[in-house]
Amino acid sequence: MKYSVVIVEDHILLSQALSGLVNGFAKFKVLYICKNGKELLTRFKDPKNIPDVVLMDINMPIMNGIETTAALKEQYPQVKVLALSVEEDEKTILKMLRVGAKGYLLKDTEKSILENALVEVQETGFYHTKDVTNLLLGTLNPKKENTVILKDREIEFIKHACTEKTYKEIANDMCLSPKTIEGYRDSIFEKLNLKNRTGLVIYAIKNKLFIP
Amino acid sequence: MKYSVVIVEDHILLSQALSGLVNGFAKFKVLYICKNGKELLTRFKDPKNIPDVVLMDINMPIMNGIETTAALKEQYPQVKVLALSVEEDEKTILKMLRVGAKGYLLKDTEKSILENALVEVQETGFYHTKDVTNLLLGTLNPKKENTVILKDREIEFIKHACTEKTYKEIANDMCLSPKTIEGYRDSIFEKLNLKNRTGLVIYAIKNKLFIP
DNA sequence: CTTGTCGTTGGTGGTTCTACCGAGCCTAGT
DNA sequence: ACTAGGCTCGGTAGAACCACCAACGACAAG
Repeated sequence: MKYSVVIVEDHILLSQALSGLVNGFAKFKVLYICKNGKELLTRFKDPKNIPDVVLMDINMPIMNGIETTAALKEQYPQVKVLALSVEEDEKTILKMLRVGAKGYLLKDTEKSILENALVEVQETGFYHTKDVTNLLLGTLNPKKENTVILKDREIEFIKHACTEKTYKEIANDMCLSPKTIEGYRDSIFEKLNLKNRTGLVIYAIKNKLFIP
Repeated sequence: MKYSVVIVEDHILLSQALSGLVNGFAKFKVLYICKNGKELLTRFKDPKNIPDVVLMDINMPIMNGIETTAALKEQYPQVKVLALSVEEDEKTILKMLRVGAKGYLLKDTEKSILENALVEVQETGFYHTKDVTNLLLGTLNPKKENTVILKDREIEFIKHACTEKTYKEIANDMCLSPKTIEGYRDSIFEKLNLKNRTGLVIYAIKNKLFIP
C-alpha cells in the first residue's frame, strides 16, 4: 500500500508536474491537488480525503502555507506537512517550522531528494536539509528578540502611513486625534527602532504589511 | 519521430517535474535540462544538442531568459523559444517577446495547455494566450505617456531617499549641497506627480528602482 | 480600594521637509 | 559671440514631522 500525498500549490503547472514526479515514486501516490489552503481544508471535511503527507507551497493567495499549516496542526495533527518554497527567507522558514511543518524543501532540489524527504517525513517524522538545520542552529544563538508585537490599530495606521497622506489626514481617516496618531507613530518607532516615516514604509513593505 | 525539447530552468525540482510532463506528451521528448542560459549556449556548440523547442524560464541567475533568448535568436534562429514564468509584469513579457520568444506561458497553467502551446509553437511558429494578446493590444493603444525620463543622478538620489537618511545626509553621501538634493527632489515630485517623500519611496519600490 | 496598564489626547520645542524664487556656471547649438 | 538649457547652490517661509512629557478615563488585577 502506497502512502497518500496531497499537493497544495497555486501554480497549476508546477503542481501537475510535481504530481507526476510523486506518482513515480515507489512508496507514494497523489490523492489530489489543491490550489490553496482554503480548498484543502474544505476537502478535509471528508475523512477519505485526509492523506499521510501534505506537500505544501508557502506563497499562495487566499490562504498561505503558514496559516494552512497552523490550521492543520490544530485540527489534523497526524497529517505531516512538508513545506516547499523558493523562499530562502529565514523568517519565513522559521515561521513555517514553528507552526508545525515536519520539513522544509527548497524548490531548487533534485527529485531524488524530494523522494528521500517524503520517505523521511513519513517514516521518521521529520526531514531537514543541512541548510535548514544550520539555520536553526543559528537562531539558537543568543541574538533574536525580534518578536515585536504590533497591535491591530497600529498595523492599520502603518498601512495609512504608506501613502502620501499627512498624519493629520490619517487621523481623520481613522477617526482619531492627530495626537493619537503621533502616539502610535512614536511607539512604533521605538519598538521597531526606526528613525522616520521613510523607515516605517520600508519596514511595512519588507514585512508585507503593505504591498505596493 | 518526436520533437526534441530542452528545458532551461534554475529550480531543479521544477525542471525535473516539467521534464516528466513533457516526456508524457505524444509528440515531444526532453533532450536534456539546463540550469541557466550559459549552460545552454555551451551545450549548443555540439549540433546534436540543438533541439526543436526550448522551454525557457525567465528568472535565472548567471544568464537570464531574456539575454539567452536574444543570443539564440542571433545564433540559432531556427530554434523556437517558449517562455515560461510566474512574472506577469508587462514589461518583462514584452521584452521577452521582443527578443524573439515564440510564445509566453504563465506557470499557472494546465499541463494540457503546455502541450497545446508546444504543438502550436512547433507547427505554426507561435503561441499566445488570450491574456498576452490582450496585453499586446493594450500597448498599441494611445494612452501611455508615462514615459517619464529620470536622469542617472536622480535615480541615484531616489535610492538614497528610500532610507532613513535625511536630505542633508544624502547630500553628504552624494557629495552635493543639500540644496541640490532638494532641487532633485522638487523636480522629481513635479515629474512624477508626487506629494512627499513617502510617495517617492512607494514609487521607487513599485518601479524596482529600490528593492526592499 | 489601590495599583497598574492601555488607549486616548494635549502641549512645547526643535528638526526636517516642501514650495517657490533667484543666480551663477558650464555646455551645446546657432 | 550669443543664447538656451541643464546642473548646481543659496534664501525664505510655512507645513509636516519628530521627541519628550503629562494627564485623563476605563478597566483588570491584586
